[in-house]
Amino acid sequence: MSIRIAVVDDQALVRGGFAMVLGHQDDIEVVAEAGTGLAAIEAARTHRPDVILMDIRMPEMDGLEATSRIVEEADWPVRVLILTTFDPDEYVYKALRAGASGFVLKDIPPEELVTAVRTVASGGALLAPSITRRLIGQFAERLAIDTRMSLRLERLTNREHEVLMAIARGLNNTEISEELFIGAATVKSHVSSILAKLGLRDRVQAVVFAYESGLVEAGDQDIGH
Amino acid sequence: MSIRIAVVDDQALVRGGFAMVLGHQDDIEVVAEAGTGLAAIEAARTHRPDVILMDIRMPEMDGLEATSRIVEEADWPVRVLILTTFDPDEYVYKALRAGASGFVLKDIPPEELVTAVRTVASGGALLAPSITRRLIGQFAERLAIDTRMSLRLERLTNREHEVLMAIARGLNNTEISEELFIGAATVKSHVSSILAKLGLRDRVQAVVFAYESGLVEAGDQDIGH
DNA sequence: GGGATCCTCCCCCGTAAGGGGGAGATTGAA
DNA sequence: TTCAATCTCCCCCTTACGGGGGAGGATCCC
Repeated sequence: MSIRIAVVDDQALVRGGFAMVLGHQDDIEVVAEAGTGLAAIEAARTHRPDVILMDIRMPEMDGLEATSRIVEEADWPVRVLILTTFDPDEYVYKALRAGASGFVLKDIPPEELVTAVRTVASGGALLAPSITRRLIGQFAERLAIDTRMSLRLERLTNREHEVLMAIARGLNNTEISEELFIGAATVKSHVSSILAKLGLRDRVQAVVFAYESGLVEAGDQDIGH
Repeated sequence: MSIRIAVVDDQALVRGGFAMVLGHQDDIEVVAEAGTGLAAIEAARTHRPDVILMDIRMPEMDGLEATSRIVEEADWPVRVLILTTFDPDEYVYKALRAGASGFVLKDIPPEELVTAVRTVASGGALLAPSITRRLIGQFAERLAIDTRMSLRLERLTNREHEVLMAIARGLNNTEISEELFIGAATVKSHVSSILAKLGLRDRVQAVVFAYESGLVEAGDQDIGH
């Protein structure tokens, strides 16, 4: 069972080169080639490849848009590996969001391209090292903020912590008092204590703090009506 | 100028294997080996390697803790490549936060290990495909949420949008009026309009909405004092 | 026993917040 | 031109909020 692959690039030479390299592998079969985004979509529909090697800059719909559409309408597990010439700060996020499984630069040696294809075909994902570095950097920074803030949270007592969580859900003092089975006056004094300890002015800033500190995360709750 | 590397693993056989593979490369020189986290720190101080191959599970301080300390105290550009046996959901985040430049599974073929070392040595980063997949997945999901909720936001006018953003930063009406160069009364009517359109009770819930809808994201702002 | 901390609740008071309702100016589309 | 939307600002009114300050009971520790 070989890997069925489509190569999409507007430059015939480049496209041919990639197809050549990949076609020579025993476990890889190039089933389609395309020179535009639209042609890529059409080819994907017709040949249902396992992996699509996709260039970004192309006439008639770029690779990102094409990726997005293909992934969306595909009813089989298609993986898209984005191939690009430059280190593409801006494109990365769009590509990941479009549903790409990988993002590699065109200057990689042929054998690495082959392993990259095998990797995404088997369900993995793969990014160029420099991109991975940025992604990790952002991630690490976020995690660092999470703990930096939690130091300040240690000053809060258990009860205050509960009240803060309730505030962060948008409840007013009355609702909090009902939820915690305590008097409204008690909630007020807890709130005051929280604001004093955290150096905040009002409950609005408390909500901001709760989110920024990672105490609550977007997606945890439902504000929808 | 060859890459100076340290190999850290508590199993002497494994350690020796990696050292052997890497040492045979012309551009790689194994300058130290260690069997514990503490020994790794000591070895890093003494030999100042460019890259450290680090196991996680070890006696006398695990690899994550050791990584964290080494990266923190190092005054030279040291890169740590984490090597682990299993697919390590929980470890990844700790490792990235500890400052690791890569995270690969021990079952990779030798030649890939070599390229991995070269990659991190040259400032790149590298993750096992399955891990990359998760990272991308999380990222894409976040980006998707951003646009999902923006439908409701379309009901808001530009000015209301600005006011909402200001509210989400914890500002009160007076501060918002100063920031937007309009009267406090105007801000009040904007706020009322926002609350009515979004079906919210007060500005506290507006902040919650702003975060939950992805209008603002944790990390965008500074609540620190 | 005496502190210390925490949770509970009380009173007073000033103010920011939000609802209701209205109004003038500008802009752009019908 | 007329109409709708937007942005601006005003008044009145009620309420929730937060500060200041205090106090009783529980628990834990020295």
